[in-house]
Amino acid sequence: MKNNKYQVIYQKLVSKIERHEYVAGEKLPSEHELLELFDTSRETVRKALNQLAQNGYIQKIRGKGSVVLHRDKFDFPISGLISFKELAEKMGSPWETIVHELDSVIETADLQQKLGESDLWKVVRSRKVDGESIILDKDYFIKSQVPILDHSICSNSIYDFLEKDLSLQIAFADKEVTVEEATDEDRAYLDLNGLSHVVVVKSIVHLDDASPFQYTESRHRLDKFRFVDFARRMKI
Amino acid sequence: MKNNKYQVIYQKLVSKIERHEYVAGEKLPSEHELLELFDTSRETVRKALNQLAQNGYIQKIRGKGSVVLHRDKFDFPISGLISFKELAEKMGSPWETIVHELDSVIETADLQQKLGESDLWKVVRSRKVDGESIILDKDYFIKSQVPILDHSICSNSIYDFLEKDLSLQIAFADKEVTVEEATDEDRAYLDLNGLSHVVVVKSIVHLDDASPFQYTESRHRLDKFRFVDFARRMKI
DNA sequence: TAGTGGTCTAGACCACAGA
DNA sequence: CTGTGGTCTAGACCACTAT
Repeated sequence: MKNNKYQVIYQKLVSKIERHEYVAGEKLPSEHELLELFDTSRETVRKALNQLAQNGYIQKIRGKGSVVLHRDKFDFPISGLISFKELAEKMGSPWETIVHELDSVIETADLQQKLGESDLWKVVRSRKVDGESIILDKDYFIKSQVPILDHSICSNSIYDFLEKDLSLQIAFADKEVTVEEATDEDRAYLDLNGLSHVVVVKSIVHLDDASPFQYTESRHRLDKFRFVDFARRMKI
Repeated sequence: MKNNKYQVIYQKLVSKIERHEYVAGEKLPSEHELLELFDTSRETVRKALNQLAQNGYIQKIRGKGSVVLHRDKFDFPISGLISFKELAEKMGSPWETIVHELDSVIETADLQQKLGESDLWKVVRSRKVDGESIILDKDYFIKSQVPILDHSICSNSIYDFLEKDLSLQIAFADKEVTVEEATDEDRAYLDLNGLSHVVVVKSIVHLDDASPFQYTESRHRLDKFRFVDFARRMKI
C-alpha cells in the first residue's frame, strides 16, 4: 500500500488476525511491545491500533490491553464502500453484470443539484448471481471527472477503472436505505418473482477534494438484500 | 462532556458548524490558527479535526485546508448507535412506547451462543409515531450486567438507564439489515396495512470491555423505514 | 506497585496547492 | 516561495487493572 509506517503496521496486524495468528478473545502484544517489535514510536503504533479498532478488529481496554474481536469474514463490506465486483468475488458466488444502458445525458433540477453539474453519464446495469437477476444499479457520473466510459468498462468494475486508470480517489459517501414499490423498470430487469417492493440504496459518492462525482441508485430484490454494519461510539 | 482538550475542541467546532458560524463549503481555520486559538498543540487540534472528519462534518484536503461539508440535520443517527428516544426527539414527531412483554427468560442455543450467557431479560416493545405502530423492538439483556429492569424503565429509554444509572459504557455494535416475511407477532403489534414484509435490523451490542450484553431485533414497517449511513474510506 | 492504555506536548521533516 | 495538512519522534503525566 502506502509507505506510511502506521499503515504497514496496520496491514501486518490485520494479516495476523485474519490468519488467526492472533486469536479472537486473546490480547495483542502491548503498545510497548509493539513499538519495540516494529522499531517505532508509541504514537505510530497507536495510530495502527486505532485503525484496527475502528474497523472492528480489536477493542482497546484501558489498563488491560487490546482484545482481538470475533468477526466473520463475510461481515466485511468495510462500512459499505466496496464495489459489487469486490463483494461478489469475496462471496465466491458465480455472478454476471449486464449493461442495459450507457448514455451521455443532460439531467435537470434534482440530480444537478446533488452533483453540481448537469453533463452526466448514465449507466444502467443489472447483476445476476446464481442465474437470477437480483440487483439493478443506476449510476450517474460527472463527465468532467470521467471523460471516457465504454461498454467494456461497465461490464467489469467501473471503480477499478476510476481508481487505477483515472486515479480518482474516492473519499466518502452518503447513503440512504429505504424500501420502495417496484417500478416497471424493476420488473423488466429483475427477476422479482411477484415481490411488490424493492430495497433501494441511494448514495452520493465524493472524491477526496470533497466534490460529489457520482449518484447511485441500487435496487435490490427484497429476499436477497443484506446490509452489514459495524457501528462504534466515536473516539479519536 | 469529558475534560479532554480535544473533545472540548471537537464539541466547540461541532457547535459552530451546526449553528452555521462555519459555513458549509467554506474552510475551517488552519490547524496552526486553531492551535493558537485553543492554546494547545497541533496533535491535539488534529485529534479534534479527525473526529470531525470521521463524523462527516469536514473533509481535510492536503495543501488546502479543512472544508465544512453539507450535512442535513436528519442525517444523524451518528452511524446508528443512537436510541429510539433520542432519534424520535430529534425528529420532533409525537411518539409513544408500548411495553408488551418484560420477562426473565432462559434462552437456549442460538442466543446463548451470541451473548455467552443464558439468563436474560426479554423485552418486547412497539413504537408508535403519529398514532401508527411502526416499529417492534425485541431486546434481550444479560442479567448479570442488568440486574434490575422494570416497566417504567422500559417505557422510557433503557439506554438512559443503562448509561446513567448502571454506568455501563456501550462501545460498539454489529448490525445486519434484512427483509423478512411478517410474522403473526408483527401483525399483532404493528399497523401493517396489509404489507407482507418487514425490515429487520438485528444487532449485538457490546460494552467497552468487548463483552456482548444485548441482542436486539428491530422490526420496521417497510414504508416507514429509513437508514442513513455515512461511509468513509478508512484513514487514521 | 507494575503494567496497561489515554492524553498532551514541542518539535521535526515531508507532500501538496497556489501565487 | 509560503502555507496547508500528513507523518513521525521522544518524552511526560494521567487513569485504570491487576497483583
